[in-house]
Amino acid sequence: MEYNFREVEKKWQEFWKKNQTYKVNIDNSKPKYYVLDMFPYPSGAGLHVGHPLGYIASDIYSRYKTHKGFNVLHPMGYDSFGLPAEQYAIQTGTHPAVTTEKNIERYRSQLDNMGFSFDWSREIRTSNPEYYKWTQWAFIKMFNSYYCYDANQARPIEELIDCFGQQGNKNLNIACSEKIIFTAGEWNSMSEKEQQETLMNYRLAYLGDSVVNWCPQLGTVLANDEVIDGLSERGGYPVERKKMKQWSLRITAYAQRLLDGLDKIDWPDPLKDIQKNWIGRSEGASIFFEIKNSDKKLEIFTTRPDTIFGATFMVLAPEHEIVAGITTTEYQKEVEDYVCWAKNRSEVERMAEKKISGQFTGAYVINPLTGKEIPVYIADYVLMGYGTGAIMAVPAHDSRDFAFARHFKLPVIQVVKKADENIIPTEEWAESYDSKEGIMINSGFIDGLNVQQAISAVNDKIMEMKIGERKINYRLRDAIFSRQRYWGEPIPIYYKEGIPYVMDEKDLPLELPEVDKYLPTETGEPPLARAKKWETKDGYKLETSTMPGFAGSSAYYLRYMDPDNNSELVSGKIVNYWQNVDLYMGGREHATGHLIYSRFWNKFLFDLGISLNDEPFKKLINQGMIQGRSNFVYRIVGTNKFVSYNLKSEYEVQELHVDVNIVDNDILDIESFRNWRQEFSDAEFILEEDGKYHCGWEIEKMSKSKHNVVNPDDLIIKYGADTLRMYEMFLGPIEQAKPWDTNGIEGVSRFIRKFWRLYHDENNNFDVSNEKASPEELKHLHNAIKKISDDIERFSFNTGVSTLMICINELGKCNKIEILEPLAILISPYAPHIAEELWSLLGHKDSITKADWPVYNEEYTKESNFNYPVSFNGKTRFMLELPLNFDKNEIEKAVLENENTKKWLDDKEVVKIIVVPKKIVNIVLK
RNA sequence: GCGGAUGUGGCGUAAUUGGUAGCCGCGCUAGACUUAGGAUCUAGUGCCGAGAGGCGUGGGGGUUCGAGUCCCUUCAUCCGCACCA
Repeated sequence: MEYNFREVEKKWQEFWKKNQTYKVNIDNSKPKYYVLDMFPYPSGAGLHVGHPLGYIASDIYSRYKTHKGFNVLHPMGYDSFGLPAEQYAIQTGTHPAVTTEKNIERYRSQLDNMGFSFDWSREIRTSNPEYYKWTQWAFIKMFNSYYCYDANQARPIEELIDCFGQQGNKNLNIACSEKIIFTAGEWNSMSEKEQQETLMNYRLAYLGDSVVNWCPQLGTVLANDEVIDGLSERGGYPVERKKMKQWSLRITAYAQRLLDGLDKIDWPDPLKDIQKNWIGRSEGASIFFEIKNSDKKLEIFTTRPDTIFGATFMVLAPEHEIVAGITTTEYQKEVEDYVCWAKNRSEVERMAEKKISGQFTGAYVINPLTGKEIPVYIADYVLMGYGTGAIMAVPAHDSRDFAFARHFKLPVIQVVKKADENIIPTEEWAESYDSKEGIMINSGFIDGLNVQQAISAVNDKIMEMKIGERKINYRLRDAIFSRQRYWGEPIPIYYKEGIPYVMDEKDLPLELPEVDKYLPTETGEPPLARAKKWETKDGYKLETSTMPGFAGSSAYYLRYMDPDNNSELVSGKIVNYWQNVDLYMGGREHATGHLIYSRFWNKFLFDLGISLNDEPFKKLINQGMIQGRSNFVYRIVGTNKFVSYNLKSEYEVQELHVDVNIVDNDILDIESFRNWRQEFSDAEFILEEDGKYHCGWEIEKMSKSKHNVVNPDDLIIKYGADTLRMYEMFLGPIEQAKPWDTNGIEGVSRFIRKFWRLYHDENNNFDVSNEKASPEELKHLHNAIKKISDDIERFSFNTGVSTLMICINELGKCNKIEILEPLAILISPYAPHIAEELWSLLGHKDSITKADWPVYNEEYTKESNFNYPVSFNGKTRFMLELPLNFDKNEIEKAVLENENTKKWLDDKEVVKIIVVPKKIVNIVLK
């Protein structure tokens, strides 16, 4: 009889549920620790083997921290708004809530099977009105806030209204969509509508015209991070750029804080780099150029003000508002044609063919430093959304400008040269010189300066001339917040005479209405417009778009602290105890989505005084993606004969995916294969010498169509949850992407059974001894305590599993209580069920989670003390006192003459002596 | 183009952070016990070589008594951003 994991796991899962073992409450006598997993979207496919990887790791860490005396908050919930349920609803008419409920049930049972220590009493679901009430509440707060750069925080909009009424907005340093200056008088004479429109320019949640990613197939707009290579992330449909009135969040106001905050948190560097890149800070200058024959000025942004003497033309984005105004009649038609052409080009087209195109407008500007006239072009390589949508082109020192100049045969003037190089005429250049190394030439008053000095000198000059200033630009864009979808949080906005107003907090939640169909209306309005009565109690029309996926997931970690609070997002007392997340576990794919948005959202709540920390997640670990490992069989073309992998070169074969679940260690289960599909029922096989059919394999994405999806439930049935947990950790470093490969799980399964046999006899009777443990046994145990503790602290769970295996191997059949008790605790983060069973067999009434982590005692593991040699990896190691400047050639003599070693070396033949530091000498014996 | 990561046996990996490269596991080989073995146990397993020995951490170079680890260079694979001025 062997370890019956089915019985044991069931028993303890029920025990944990019944006793609410993992429920936590505020406990001021203990330090807190908050471990959070990114909550899943409950999809119809259920969990595959890759999903729990992060959950297992965080569970190990939570259990470890609990043993270490921390009060650990480890909650779980569901990000239950989302597109798949809605699309399923469109196809079948099933309400997304029904689908979602069903999927959640399945997720829950899968998660329960793994033995996680979640406190389920705190479960949240983003689609639950009691939850999304607070998502809507935060939106209202954003609508009622503006961002003040002087205070560097969000402030109530009332403050701004007062200020406008008293002094206008001239001297305010605040975030806005568009710089429009007005006086107090002008403000006071505005109509209600005009005032509201003006305020939109400053609100942190605002309705504005923005160029958005519109996906016609999905019938909705998408955020930048939801568009990949010009296609929608979900579904892969083409996306167009379109100007639409949309709700947006002014995340750009927080750009610098989002950047600075990265230095304060313990996140993986690659992830920080992705965010830095996404925020994209660049320092430069904005400079105004006078337009010839016009009183208007053209503002450009450049990071290379030093090259202004080399500017030979200007380029505007085709959508630039000034274009129509400056175009001369002569070029009007060509310009209009070009603008029209550029507008209709899709993102995909633009990416596919980066063809040089552009059009002269007939207009000229005056270079403020040279006084020269410069022609103005429009071209789609200049983007309206960045900087001012206008550039000064310096073809000699910018590769894009260079390509444009060559294409349109425009002059190229060199203004920077490498210190010790001869000047080659620019006509002969094959490419531009973009480097910031060099000295200025052809540049008037900055000639001879290096680039850095020149940038500074030009900046000073334009300030002095009042034609520009130093400026910092960010690549980050405001987050589009409207989605033309049904299954999301309704936006708590109503319209009165066409003006949007925010709902009163008291009237939240604004619940999702019932609709007859989940499609947009015939007139193209979002699905919410189908609701019978979508209006406030006073009869005002409600906003019909809903919030995007990231809304509900942006502040959920705060809600877990106080999930049932009806009057606040989270109570001050409670957030004061739990603070913020100590460890956040989740995938890197959220770097430019959820992880930016929730940092922003938290900073906003921090400004309101709700969150007590500027950053929500102190430490973050990215678990690596689990890829699929597909298996193949090889059918001889035109037959139903299959040839084994190593013989396939002799035939003309067709490669077919085979279900990995009927393949074991790349050996095909022929019977199962015949039963797998009707068409294979009479398949024949050409086997290899060993009489087996070997399959080929390849690493691919885990997907149904490739038949490489491995379901954790199947593995749990076969091997048990503890084995699966340990095996997923054993697979490799947690942060590394790796293919799933079930080959090898046997080893872990063997280990679990071996562990069981340590304290059971042949008849499966519990068999432990009270005998004192030997020094050797204690040494193995204490080595394990030290190593496993270290490994967990540094999230090296794979080596942790190895250490446990080594320890069990070395203890052989030691069944002494003195060893088994601490061993059970050491193993419990990884394999909680078997550990709990052992703990109870040892006579403990309480759950093993209440046990203290064993204390490492150095005494037991001290190396030899010069007294006897220690065998290590089959070699013998001594410690010797050696003089600091010993002569290498003398070592052998020193070793052989040392009294301690001499008596051990008597009749043994020394093969090699190697000296390593710390006064250790390795002697290899024959 | 810019930014980042990785490269060690047949495979997944380890190496106390500059100190005996290959721990642990898979796979493989041989043996034991078995009616049987996809159970269990024992031994072996980096490569070349009969052996002594030699060679080995993607390639080349360097620093060092000593390099998988540090520096330079190069190749390969993967990921992020991408006409961002």
